[in-house]
Amino acid sequence: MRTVKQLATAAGISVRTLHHYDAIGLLRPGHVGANGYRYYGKEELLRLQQILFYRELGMPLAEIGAVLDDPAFDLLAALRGHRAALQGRIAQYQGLIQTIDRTIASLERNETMEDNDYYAGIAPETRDRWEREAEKYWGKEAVAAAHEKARALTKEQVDQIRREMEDIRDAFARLFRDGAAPGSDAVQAVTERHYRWVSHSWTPDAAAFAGLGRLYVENPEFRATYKDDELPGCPEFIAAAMAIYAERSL
Amino acid sequence: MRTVKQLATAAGISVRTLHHYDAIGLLRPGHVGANGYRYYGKEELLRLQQILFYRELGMPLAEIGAVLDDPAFDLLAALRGHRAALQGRIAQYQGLIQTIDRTIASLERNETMEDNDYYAGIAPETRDRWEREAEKYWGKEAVAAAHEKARALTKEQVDQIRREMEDIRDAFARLFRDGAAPGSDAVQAVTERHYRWVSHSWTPDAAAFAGLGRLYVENPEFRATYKDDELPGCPEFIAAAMAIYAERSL
DNA sequence: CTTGACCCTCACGCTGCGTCATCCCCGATA
DNA sequence: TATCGGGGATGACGCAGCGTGAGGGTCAAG
Repeated sequence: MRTVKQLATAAGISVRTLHHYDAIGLLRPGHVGANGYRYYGKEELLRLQQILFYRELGMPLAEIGAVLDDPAFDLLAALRGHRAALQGRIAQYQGLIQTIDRTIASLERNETMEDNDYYAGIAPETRDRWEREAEKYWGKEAVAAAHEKARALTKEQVDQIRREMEDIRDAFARLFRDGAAPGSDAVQAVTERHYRWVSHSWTPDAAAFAGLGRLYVENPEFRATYKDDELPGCPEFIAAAMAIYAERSL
Repeated sequence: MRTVKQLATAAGISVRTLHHYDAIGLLRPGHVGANGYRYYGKEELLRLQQILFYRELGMPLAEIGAVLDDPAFDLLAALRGHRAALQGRIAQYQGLIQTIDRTIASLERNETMEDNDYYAGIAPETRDRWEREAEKYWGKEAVAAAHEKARALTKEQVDQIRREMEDIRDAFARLFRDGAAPGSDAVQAVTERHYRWVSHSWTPDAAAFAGLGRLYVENPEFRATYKDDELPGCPEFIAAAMAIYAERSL
């Protein structure tokens, strides 16, 4: 039977940690004296070893409790999940290190941060986030298919499509500035052009097209693309037009 | 001039985050209406972009504030520090992934965790921690030098040294069990053997030898080595003997 | 004048303990 | 036996960065 301090120093943790584990029910003392002293025996020592093992792996304490107390707990799945999470973290950190290196390099070239294009600096991460967003809205296969289709185009075709997009965007902006209603014929006509433009890479159904509108509102990159700077509210306007188009025509 | 929600969606963050940044003084609105509404202009937008840039890099908000407001702040050093920290994290996570893989493998071989040698599983990390501890006590060069010296020995010599260590440890244990005083001649004689044993790889001065004693008390691995299990308090006993020896004889 | 969408200010919650503050308990020494 | 030092115990706040209501004004549109 060990007291808190004995167990703590033997395990390389603090007394406070043992108190905490007792408080959250993760490791209760085997015996409590009449004076309130906690005493830990062999069994608790073993349990503590297991706790510290999983803690080393970065597992949250609540989950550790489940591992140890719930025989139905799927430990294998949990470990695999942690593995994946750690790998994700590693990838993320590697990206950040690259960004830091670029920033350091530009600083060493005596560029002021004001001259710097922050956006260019974080482009890769931003793009990734974009894609994750898009996947969240429509699922992975759809996004992957769109990429496939896009890869098959020539440079001229790509430029063509980009110009068309800018045209549509400007048309939306003009109509919005002039106070047109999202449901008006003029706006709906542009919306149809937009729908056909989107269809270059992907043919959305009504729900997906309305979802695309939501994305324009909620996603900052899209907001910028759709002139939220000069015309605050423009993305919402476009999204409304798209929702109406989806309901009426798709 | 944008309201909180406008700026928040444009930047891809939450309104709450803007409130928070205002509360901690990281990003104050350019203007506050009579009704208490926050309004952000172009300048604040730019500042927010910088804030988010550094936040992406995992920099704490307080540090970001320093970067932006204190012209004397050494940004380059901070970035290099972050880089190093991230790399450390990556290395740590890679180690954890290996441990997880070993654990998963042993689980798939249908071994129960009870059969498992936890210690073997985390040996590499533990050893690293050990070394870091040791370095904390005596500095890097000293530890490195000890390793050099150790590498130059033959296998027989190593075995010899190990046996000597076990002898000393057992002698200490017997004396402790029999209630000898740390300052007694018998105990001090063993302590001198111990001092000479340590000198195989390294010659500590008085402070360092006493520090080694502290390490025996504070470090769980050393505690285990010095029989804390069978004879609770034995490490403290040895440490006391070492402190006395250091004071009297070194 | 009424919605509905925003705005505000508290204020607790989450993670895993570190760090006092305050008080009780026990063995050893004077 | 009084005392003293080294534990032991229980709160309770703090930290980082917001998420998430609760409860209550504000504003533009219909």
